Amino acid sequence: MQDNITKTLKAIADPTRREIFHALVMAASALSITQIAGQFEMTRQGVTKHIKTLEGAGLVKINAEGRERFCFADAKPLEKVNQWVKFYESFWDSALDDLGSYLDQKY
Amino acid sequence: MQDNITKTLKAIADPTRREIFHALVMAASALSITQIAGQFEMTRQGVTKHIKTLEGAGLVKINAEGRERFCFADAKPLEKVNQWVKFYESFWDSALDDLGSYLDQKY
DNA sequence: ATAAAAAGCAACTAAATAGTTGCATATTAA
DNA sequence: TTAATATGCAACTATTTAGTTGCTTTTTAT
Repeated sequence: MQDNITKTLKAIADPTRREIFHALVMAASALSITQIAGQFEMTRQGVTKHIKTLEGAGLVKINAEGRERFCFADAKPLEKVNQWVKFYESFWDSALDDLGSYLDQKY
Repeated sequence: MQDNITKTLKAIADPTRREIFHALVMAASALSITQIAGQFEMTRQGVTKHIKTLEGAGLVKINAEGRERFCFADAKPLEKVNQWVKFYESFWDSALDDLGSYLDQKY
């Protein structure tokens, strides 16, 4: 696909993938594909695709054990997202103020 | 589209839109569509589409003035993204440790 | 009054994405 | 050893997305 943060953002931009990720973070132990898929209404293959996307973004690690593949969440890639967002933190409440003062000054 | 945070994440998942947003945040004043488009290699209409997506996510506000439309960045929707990411902050360095201890215990 | 500039709208293409179905393979259990 | 379970792979469809071209409308400048 593309650079890391883009991959990460695309991965978490999908609600189903955020749910899968959340389930894995919260799980007491690693979950197999089938266990994860059981929590969703879509087919196992559909879930597998989402897991692959998450894995591609580094948000999920997989450990094969016999015929099963156990999935872990790895939140580390979110650190980059956090950094990206943090950069704009100081602008969170200023934009509309800017518009306000801009309009004040103009009219 | 969908719920707010999904819209926001989808908006910032595109590198071009992140660039546009960044340019607007950094700009000393509001920028017209043409001014923004001038900074990119794609057509003005292409840029317009991205701006509309950003606007739909609330990340850009537009103020019409004569034949021009001046664009502002509004970082506020990023607050929700920040909250979402922050929730997983405590897991940032634990995932691979978990895998490690899991493997230790297993083999 | 005419021309240039800023922008919108609509139709189109190409590529990516979400999801499906069907089948094959490997592992485990009876 | 036969059957069930867990998964992967491939092909396919439908939708969304990124981007284009061409044309129209509105506003400003000459």
